[in-house]
Amino acid sequence: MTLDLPKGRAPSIRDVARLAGVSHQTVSRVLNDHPSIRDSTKAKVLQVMDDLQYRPNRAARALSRGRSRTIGLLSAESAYGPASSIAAIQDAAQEAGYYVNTANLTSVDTESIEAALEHLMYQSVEGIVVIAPQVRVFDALEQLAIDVPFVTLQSTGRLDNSLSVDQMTGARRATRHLIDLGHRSIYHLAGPQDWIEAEARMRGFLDEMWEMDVPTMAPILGDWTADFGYRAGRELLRRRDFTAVFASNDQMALGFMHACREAGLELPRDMSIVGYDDIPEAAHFWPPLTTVRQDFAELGRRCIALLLSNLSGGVPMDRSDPIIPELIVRGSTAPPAF
Amino acid sequence: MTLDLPKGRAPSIRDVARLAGVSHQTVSRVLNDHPSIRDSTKAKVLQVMDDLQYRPNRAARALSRGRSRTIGLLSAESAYGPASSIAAIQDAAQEAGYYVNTANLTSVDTESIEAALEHLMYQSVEGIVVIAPQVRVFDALEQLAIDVPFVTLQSTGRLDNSLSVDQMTGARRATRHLIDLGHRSIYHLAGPQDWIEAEARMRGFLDEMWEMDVPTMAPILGDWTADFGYRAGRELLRRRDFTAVFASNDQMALGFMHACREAGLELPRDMSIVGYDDIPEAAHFWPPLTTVRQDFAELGRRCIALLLSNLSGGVPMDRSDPIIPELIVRGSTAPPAF
DNA sequence: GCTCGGCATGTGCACGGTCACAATTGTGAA
DNA sequence: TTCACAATTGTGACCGTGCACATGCCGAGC
Repeated sequence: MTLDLPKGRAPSIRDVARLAGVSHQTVSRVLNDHPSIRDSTKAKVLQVMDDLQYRPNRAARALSRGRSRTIGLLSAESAYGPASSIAAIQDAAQEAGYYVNTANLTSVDTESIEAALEHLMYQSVEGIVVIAPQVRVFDALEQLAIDVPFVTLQSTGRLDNSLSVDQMTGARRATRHLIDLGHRSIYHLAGPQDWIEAEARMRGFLDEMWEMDVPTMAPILGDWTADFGYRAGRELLRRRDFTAVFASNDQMALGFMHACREAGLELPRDMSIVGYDDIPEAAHFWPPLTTVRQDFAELGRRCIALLLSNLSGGVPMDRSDPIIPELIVRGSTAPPAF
Repeated sequence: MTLDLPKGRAPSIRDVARLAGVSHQTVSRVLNDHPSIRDSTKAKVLQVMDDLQYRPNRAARALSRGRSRTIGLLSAESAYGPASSIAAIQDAAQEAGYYVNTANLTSVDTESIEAALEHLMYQSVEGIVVIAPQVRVFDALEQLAIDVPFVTLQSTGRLDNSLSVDQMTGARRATRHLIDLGHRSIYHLAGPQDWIEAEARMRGFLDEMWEMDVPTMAPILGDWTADFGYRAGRELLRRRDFTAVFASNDQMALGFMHACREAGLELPRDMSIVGYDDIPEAAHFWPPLTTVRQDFAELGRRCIALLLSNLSGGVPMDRSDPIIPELIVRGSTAPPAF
């Protein structure tokens, strides 16, 4: 059988239909797994599709269905968090049949956020996942009068919803670990406060300190980078009135360790340090970093699950058990040396 | 003037046209900056667009133009390279009016690569940027009989084209640095050999060693991860027949440093280490890592520029001056102690 | 006055799918 | 045989935009 090749352009549903001797609608039904199609017909159509190397045209689909099946990912290119969380989000979305379009923030000011959101909206994304200073993103969304469901990596749909990852508990465990070792003067290197998870970790730290009746020092507000951890360390270490630090992510912890060694401290004898995230490198810091591990894959999956449940309309997801982060004790913590 | 609101759905160019008292085609011309439109008409249309919060429908555009304006990014979620290179690619694409769709590889086997490519092709991407084992990706592309222009992060369109970043020179500089310090037994922790840049770095290492007449030891083929660097270190350090290591990325260097300290070596006295990439954390390793810095932003821009020039058909890009990576000397290298 | 050409705008259709609905075929019971 | 009804397939319109082409307008040159 000679095939009537469609000239230059990619084969369409009608080309397939013609060659298979059916209507274009039947081909469409095969594509969408419509139940009532005779097996023989289906097989014939599939055969032709294969012969023609047919691929459905996404734009046409999106146009006629009125749905783009695309999710926007708004991400601050800061050194924040391990890339694996982003990967997990993409994988989860892909598995659910969605595509992910990413917009990066060159800086985290409001203007840049608005530009990135605009870019996403122009792609008709159905929902947005935010890995960025959430509070400002909320503002920008309102500013732009955009109404798209969105979720942030660690929190649920709307600001006041409960967190699906228990950042507070993670932070409390880290803090408790230091207190149990005997530390009584502990600094907290926090993340930027318009990141919801940074704020949650800080609250966890403060709550635990309060409950354990340990006097609290004001947290240092950082920017997630190792550089900041280093600079903060140099500053803090002028007065050695503390014996431990809980950093809100591993990068800041690394920078802080750097400052410690430059100041001649021996770790962990002279200073205990706990990080957060357990990035793959953390186990190879010197000393290996005690930190709080999050299941980023699970995180990404739930993040997408939540967004999709928002998308599909009603049913608020059963946000079952929150993910409880796990404390990984390594070599960077020890009892204080007196 | 009362506006006839379009009922439920988003406003289309016809809605805009009706309210502005022009034809839909005129609106389309405004959208596409057509030269011959009276200023007053244009202003009127823009006004209505603003009132209606009109946004062009991407799917319809893609359909009618036959172009998706989307680039696929195929990325191995390995710990490879700094996230900033990905960000740079996305920024550059965005600036050029393209959208970026990312597909992650869950593993780097051929099957997974094919699945990811399929996913990208279903989005009708016009081109693909590859940050993954390029050789296998080539295979998969052929296997799938897909013909889309693509570029890899560090190399140009087709396998035998010249590299736009001179990985060889970067590697040679790193190697030369160690030789100049007096090292004569140097190991190389290479990246997976189906990554073009890993192979180029290895070649740079071998060439420099050869030219400087230093006896060469067989490179160790790694997987970019810190864990691998650590394991390789434990293995290598059983026989202490070398005084320096050049790792093909910073993560492996970090892992190797970890192994060194566990073996009781003092750095850099007993062992010199050079990395590659200069990730933001490298300056805070202990000791701070001597490494090779690449301009990732420039890299991303060129990468996209090259892809776009491939897309627009003929003109092969003038691949002007290749980016020459820069050696950043920090504390992890020193003359060998005899 | 008339033709010509360039600017500004309008008309109708194509793009490749999906949807609503109609038409046809097949099946079993009356 | 005939009819009701389900299963299967076909028909035509429609989604929102851009393209090719047609049209109307206006001033220049004869």
